[in-house]
Parts: sequence; C-alpha cells; structure tokens
Amino acid sequence: MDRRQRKTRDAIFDAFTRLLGRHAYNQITVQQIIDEADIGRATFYSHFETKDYLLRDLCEELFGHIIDTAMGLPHGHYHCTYGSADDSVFLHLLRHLQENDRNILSLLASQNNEMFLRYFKTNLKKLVKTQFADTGKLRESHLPEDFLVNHISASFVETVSWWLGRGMKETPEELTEYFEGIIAPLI
Amino acid sequence: MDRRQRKTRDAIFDAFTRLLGRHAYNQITVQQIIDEADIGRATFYSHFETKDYLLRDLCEELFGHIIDTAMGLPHGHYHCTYGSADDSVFLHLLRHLQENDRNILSLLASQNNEMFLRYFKTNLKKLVKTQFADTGKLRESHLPEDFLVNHISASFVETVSWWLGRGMKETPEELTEYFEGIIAPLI
DNA sequence: ACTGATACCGTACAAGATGTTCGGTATCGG
DNA sequence: CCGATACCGAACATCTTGTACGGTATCAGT
Repeated sequence: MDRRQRKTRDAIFDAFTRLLGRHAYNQITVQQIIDEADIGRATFYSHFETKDYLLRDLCEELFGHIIDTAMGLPHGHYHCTYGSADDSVFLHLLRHLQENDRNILSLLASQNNEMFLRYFKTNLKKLVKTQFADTGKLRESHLPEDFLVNHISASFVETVSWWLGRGMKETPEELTEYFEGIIAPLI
Repeated sequence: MDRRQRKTRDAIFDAFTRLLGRHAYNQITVQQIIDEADIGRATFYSHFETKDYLLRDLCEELFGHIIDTAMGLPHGHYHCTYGSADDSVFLHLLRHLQENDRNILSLLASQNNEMFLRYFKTNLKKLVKTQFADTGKLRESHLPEDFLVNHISASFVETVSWWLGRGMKETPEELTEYFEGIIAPLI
C-alpha cells in the first residue's frame, strides 16, 4: 500500500480515536474528523464512504488483530481449576488488552463503548467456538451449544467492560479468576 | 397532562418506533420523525430537545414500566431448582415482554438493539440488586457482589437478545431454564 | 357556555454538515 | 527520471438542524 495512503489512513484513525475519547459517536461530524486529522475534505471521502464505514474498518482492524493473535494459540488450553490458569486464552487476551495497542482501551471505555463491545463480542465468538466446540466440552451440557458460546463470549466482554468501568483495579490474573468463577461451573 | 400533549407525544413515540424498525438510528433524521408523526417542526422541538433525548425518554418509559412492575413482586422468589421456577422474577419478565407492549420487542430486535439492551440492563440491575442483595445470597460467593449483580443482569439481557435474534423459538419457561442453568450454580 | 391559557401549525430563516467536482501540486514506486 | 496517483483547497448544491413568529384550534376550569 502506498505510503501516503497509510499515513492518511492512520491519521484518520488516530483523529477518530481521539474524538471518541472526548465526544459521543453521534455528535462527531466528518468535518471534525477532517480538521482533527488535518487532511483535505476530498481525501477523507476517498478513504471512507461514511462515518459508519470508518467505524467498521477501525473495529475490524482492532479486534480482528487481537482475536487473530489469540487464534494462533494452541486450542483447548483452558483449565477449570482456579490456580492453574496461566495459559488460559482469556488471560492472554486480557494481557494483550492491557498493552493498550492503538488505544483500544480508551475506545472500550468511552461513552459509546457498546459499539466496540459488540464488535469485540462478534469476533470473540469465533474464537470461543474454535476453542471449545472442537474439544466437545460444551456438548456435555444440557444447554444448546450456540447458547453457551454466546453466553461465554458475552460474559467475557461484559467482564472486561466491568473492569474498565471501575478503573482496572484488578490484575488480569484476578479478573481471569472472576471470569472462570462464572463459566467454569458450566463446562 | 394536556390531552393534546399526550397525543403528540405518543405520535412521536410511535413514529420513532416504526422508523427504528426500518432504519438504523444514526440514519434517522428529526425531519423523518416529524413527517412520520405528521406534526409541525416546532412541535417536535417543544417536546424533545434532540433525537437522543427522545430515545432516552422512550427507553425510560418502556423499561422503567417493565422493571417497576417486576419490582412490585415479592422478593426472593428465586429458586435454584430447575422445575419449580414458576414464580421466578425472570419468568415473569419474559412473559411480560412477550405481550409486546408498545412494540418493545421490535425495538429489542432492531438493528440498533444495543442501545435498548443497555437501557434494559441499567434498569434491570436495580431489580437484581433488590432481589438478591437483600437476601444476602450473593455474599456467600467468593466473587464481588457488584460483579455478580452486573453479570446476572447482563446475562439475562443477553439471553433475551439471543432469544429474539433467533425468532423466539423457545417458550418463556424453557428460556428461564436456560438462564437458570447459567446463573443457578453461582448463588 | 364562556374565557384565558396553551399546544399546535405553517412558514421562514441562519448556520452548519454532507457529499461531490475540479484543476493544480507533491509524492510515490519502478 | 517518469508516469501514476494520492493529496490539497476551493467551490458547489443539497440537506439537516434548531429557532422564531403570528395565527388558529383545543384545552381545563369556572
């Protein structure tokens, strides 16, 4: 990809991220993004059709990257016992989040975090499905597999959101214990 | 309240609900709402400052009503056993939802359901807190009470969302069993 | 039935956002 | 070095927003 394109694209993403930290998504105008990114008007529209597409592309880059990284990890490394969860995928995800790559935390904690949490959950479901469905663990339950996959994904996202909303007081290890305390009884 | 005011307010709510079934929230303009409700421009702005306030008021009426109704029920009627859940607050809520009062289901199943699910969850937390915190059941857990209240509320909302997204194939009784299968091990 | 209050209408308006077009300039990859 | 192209900046018609106004119809209370 052309270096100019990359620079412009990143400038837009950065400006958008900064604005999302200050204003609600609905209140942000394309004009503000253009001003904050310091680019020409036509340039923005040559990159993104609308504000919504910009959001979509940003989320796909962010969560696609995080989930794909976790997808590369070996499967089935999930332990129900509380102490030995060092190789839990969820702990790995939390540590990755804590690095705050591309300010992903500020987005997940912003006023409009629902949008990002939804994208997060959508991508996470794929991961949960491959992690658990393959092992067959979920089939032992009396609950529908699809229901459980959805519940586990949503609960993790909700746990992260709870964590961020209260200032990330817990360590990733503690939070993983909380989360496993919730879903371990199910599988 | 003046009869004229009530009629206008309802007309706006109805128009807004109809539009939300057809378009995404961001795409809906005040002008569209005005046209759909068939009212004067100034009239809309004398009722609601912005589109966001309209959404807020609509949600407060809808979920405030549902939760307040459930709040009136006797507390602590929650049973962990699977069969005897006839008086569960959650079953009561599901049945109330199924009546589809003011098209609340079409809103919870619309493209922008996150917004409504958030309002739903916010109100539900109050209910969960009074239902469980008083009984002291949650304190027996090794997990923080606030974390559990949040998890239970979020899980119920997520269960309802899952139910709607797949066409409400299950009965309220079946769905209550699913839900209790998820949270019963925790309390 | 009468009356003052007020909610509504219709129109108009300024300010700003949106999405597109165009020619000129600077930077890119090869 | 050169052709391709990404950027700029300005201009543009169109739409949305929020407010203001006087006139009309409906309301609640006596």
